[in-house]
Amino acid sequence: MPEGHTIHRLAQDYATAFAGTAVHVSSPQGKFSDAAALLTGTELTRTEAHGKHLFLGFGAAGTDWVHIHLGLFGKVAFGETPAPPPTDTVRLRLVNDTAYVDLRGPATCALITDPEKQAVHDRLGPDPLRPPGDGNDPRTAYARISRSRTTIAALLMDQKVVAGVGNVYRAEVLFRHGIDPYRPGRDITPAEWDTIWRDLVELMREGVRNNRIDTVRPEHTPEAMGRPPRVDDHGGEVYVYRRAGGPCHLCGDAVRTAGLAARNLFWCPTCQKN
DNA sequence: AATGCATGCGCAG
DNA sequence: TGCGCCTGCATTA
Repeated sequence: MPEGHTIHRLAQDYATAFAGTAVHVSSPQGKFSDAAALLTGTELTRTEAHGKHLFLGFGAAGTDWVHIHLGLFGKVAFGETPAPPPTDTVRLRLVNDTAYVDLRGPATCALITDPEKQAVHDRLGPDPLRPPGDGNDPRTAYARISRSRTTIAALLMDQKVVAGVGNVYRAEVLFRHGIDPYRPGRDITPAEWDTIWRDLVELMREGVRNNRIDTVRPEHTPEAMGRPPRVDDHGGEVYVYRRAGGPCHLCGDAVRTAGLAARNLFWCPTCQKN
């Protein structure tokens, strides 16, 4: 279930389980067999995430990278050895003495070089989860947003503008700041963008920590508001994402949904009028 | 058993 | 703007 927080968490988890160890690499499903044969027995040296892209660095030189993008359906499952027999959809399996990890259904799983990796970074915007400065500056995003007639909802999902935000964080961060998702980017003020960015940094860091998306402020939890506890479909606690027709947790009006660039947008028309 | 849907994205037109 | 692709799961029949 991949937005940027998932990928950064995976980078950590792959490193924790495998970094510094020689790894047996295989592709039971077959589509990555040639690369797996080249890599098997070498060391996983480092891992990195940028937006929704994950990079696994192999070999002492660290110049062979496995580039992974989960797409909509990709899943990763870790476990302890002995690894069970892989099912036939496992694209990539890593195994060392203590752990195994299976990758299924990725949109991308390819062996790439340093320059190819750099090209991926070059076409991605700043990532709230990457360290600030050094080419990761929210002002780069604002330069695009402030020039664009496209809606802020669409811009937030554009990985060239901001890397790592997906459909959940998009909906939730706009709700948290009362911003109408259809507002053109050029009408977003510098102060608003600053607030949105800093909120994304906080929310997504918490997402990495907890491995799920929670966006509801403490004062708005069901307990704080004297309401029965609730469980959102996707595992975290949110204001509007996938709650179409349900009551807004703040004003009680019906949460709305509409298609926007082939995705479902969710928002509260009353709380998000600005 | 068949269908629909999903936290994504690139491509054709 | 719509389509296809990767997979698994819940829902419908």
